[in-house]
Amino acid sequence: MGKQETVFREYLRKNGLRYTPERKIVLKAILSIGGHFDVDALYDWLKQNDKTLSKATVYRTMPLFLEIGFVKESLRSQGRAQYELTFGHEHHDHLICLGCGKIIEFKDDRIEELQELVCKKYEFHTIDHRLAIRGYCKECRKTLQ
Amino acid sequence: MGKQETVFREYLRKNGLRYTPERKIVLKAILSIGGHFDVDALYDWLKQNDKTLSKATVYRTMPLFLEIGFVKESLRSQGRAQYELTFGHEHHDHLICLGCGKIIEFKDDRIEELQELVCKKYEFHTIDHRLAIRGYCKECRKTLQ
DNA sequence: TTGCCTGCAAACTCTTTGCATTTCC
DNA sequence: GGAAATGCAAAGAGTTTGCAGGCAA
Repeated sequence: MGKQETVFREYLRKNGLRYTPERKIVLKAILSIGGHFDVDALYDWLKQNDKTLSKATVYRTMPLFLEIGFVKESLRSQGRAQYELTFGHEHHDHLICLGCGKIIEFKDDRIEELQELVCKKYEFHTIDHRLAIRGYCKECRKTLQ
Repeated sequence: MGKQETVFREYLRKNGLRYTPERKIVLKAILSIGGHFDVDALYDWLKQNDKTLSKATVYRTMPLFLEIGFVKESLRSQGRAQYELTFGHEHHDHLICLGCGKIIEFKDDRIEELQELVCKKYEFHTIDHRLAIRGYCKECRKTLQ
């Protein structure tokens, strides 16, 4: 039993919730997929692993992972909720390619510091932030020419 | 006839589209509202100004303003498309208050420069970017205590 | 006159919810 | 045994689309 499973189980127990086979398989799925995904991708993963759940269950499971902090809501694309595994994944920002959809992750400490300064200036208490740069990646730039 | 109207009209003409009373009033609405808005806010503004249009028309008008660059898609909130007037509105980023929903605009040239450096590093061609910092504003911090 | 636009309603997509049944503890 | 979870289907939001009639050019 992985560390995440222990944490999840403990979280459920404390809140009077149950560790069901469905929740177990969804946990396994988000850890396997890693990175970014949406509900459909999760649902498909489950189907391909012979553990088809109803979408309702998948939707009902996500808030648990959000609250426990295993996952966070990422950038919404075309009205679809996107999630991102945070477990063992330190904060980062995104370059989103409009050509191929690829997401490149990066982190720049100086940008982070400057953001803190901005917040200080406005006496704003930060919970989180998202920086997304949209454009065309190296490969797609070649194709476009 | 304002400059925007001329530009819009010319854009429509060039594309074999028509300058209808509905499009005229929607243009007036987005200029009057200014800043950030969603389709509902736009629809309500129209209703309050005795120019009720069908939502379909409002939805069909937005892509025109997007393409012409009068407006850009802003951060999605709870699955609703948000727009932002860009006309006469230079680029800026956002502090979003989770308490009262207020949006504070800011711009930091050093952050912008660092973003450019990141893109250069990945040979990424930027189209645009969004930086949103979520948290609690000065006023809401007081209330929370 | 031509064919783009509009309003209406129906369709669509993503997400949530009510309910009967099952299942964990 | 009793509360909580599941699957199903229906309901809800927000957005898009097909169609018949209306109107700009």
